[in-house]
Amino acid sequence: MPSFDEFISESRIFKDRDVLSPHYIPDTLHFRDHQIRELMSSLAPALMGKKPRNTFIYGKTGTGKTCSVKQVSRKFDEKAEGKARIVYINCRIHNKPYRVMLKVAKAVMEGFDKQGYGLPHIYERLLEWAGTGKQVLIILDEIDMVKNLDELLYMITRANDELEAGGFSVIGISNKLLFKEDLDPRSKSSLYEREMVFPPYTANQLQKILHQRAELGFQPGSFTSGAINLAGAIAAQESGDARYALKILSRAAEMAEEADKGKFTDAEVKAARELVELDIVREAIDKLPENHQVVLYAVARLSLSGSRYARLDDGDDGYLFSGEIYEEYTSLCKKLRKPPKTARSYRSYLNDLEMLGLLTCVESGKGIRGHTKLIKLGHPPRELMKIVSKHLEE
DNA sequence: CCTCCACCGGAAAGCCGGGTCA
DNA sequence: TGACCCGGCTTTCCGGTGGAGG
Repeated sequence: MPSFDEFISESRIFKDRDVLSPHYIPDTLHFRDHQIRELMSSLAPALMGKKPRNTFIYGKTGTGKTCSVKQVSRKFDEKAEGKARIVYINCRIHNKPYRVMLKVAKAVMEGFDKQGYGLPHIYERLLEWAGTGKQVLIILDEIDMVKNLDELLYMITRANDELEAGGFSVIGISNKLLFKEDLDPRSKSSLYEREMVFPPYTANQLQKILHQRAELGFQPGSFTSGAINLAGAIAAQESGDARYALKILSRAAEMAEEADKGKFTDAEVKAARELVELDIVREAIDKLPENHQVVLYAVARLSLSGSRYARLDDGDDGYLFSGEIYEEYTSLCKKLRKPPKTARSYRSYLNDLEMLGLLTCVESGKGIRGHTKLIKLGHPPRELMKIVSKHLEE
């Protein structure tokens, strides 16, 4: 008779998987002292009943923006004692003024959980609430995802003008430097009262961070110091992204575990890197709506079945013509018994796919009649087709 | 030099599914 | 139940754009 102990036995590698997850917030955040202090000084006025300045935080992915802000807001909550509230909002989910305000209202006022109220009603209720002298800090993570951000920021400034006491302030977080360009000048100046930058981590810093997590997350003796340093070096070379570094580490650990080894080394880390690259592509594709996937598949098919290619001046070649991809897309749709979307929609899909780095587009230049886009795949076509087709079969 | 090509992408309006309130 | 509200996704409309062709 087998014993359950066999299956619930402790992992030889993992001690605490949560520590390796990107959502984990360590007690001490290395190399962010300066930013954390600055942020705290920025928010401190709210604890004395005054309105803090709006703050904009910029930094690439995996530079500890969200982590630092969350840590600071924890500390803030401990001190606030009902005088002030801090609300964290992920704008990927709450990406419209209405949704943001609704989320704020729900977080701040007990019993406010009905949808279906109009924005003006929510606004009035929030004004009444804050008007009793309370400070509301709204953290907008991935603020560039908010549509009509101008409207939202304007609403907040207007609220502050109407209030005798209390107020609203915004802490915006983004990894896009260019996004402020298409902001209304008035919103720009209000959002950028204070600006903070989170630089990418260097190899040394990443290595120290990874060591810290490894001590907490892995069993003692289950990893070599060299493996950790290698993971840090790879990630630093790519982008200085701590999240990416952690992914490599987790993957390497999983590989060792599956191979029933007691520890992981440089070899596992090197192999894990490849897997993580594919993981990232797969995650991006999984979240894609159906039509985007079909377009991606069309591009992959054409880049295999050597149709017409364009060559650029700098010698870069293998670009496909937008018009031909659209034809391929429509015929694929017919095979799948789905009505194809218009060319205008197709153009938006292309742009979305480019944003995600799944393909590259360039404007056509000399040698090509008319004016069009030339498109190339960002990843090996066979891998992409495998991933997409799995999804398209329902 | 003018016109045509083969597209581009913004704005606005329409449709749909999911929700609330009285 | 009907009148609203919201967000997401489309389609329609339409004014560009830069090189090729004549």
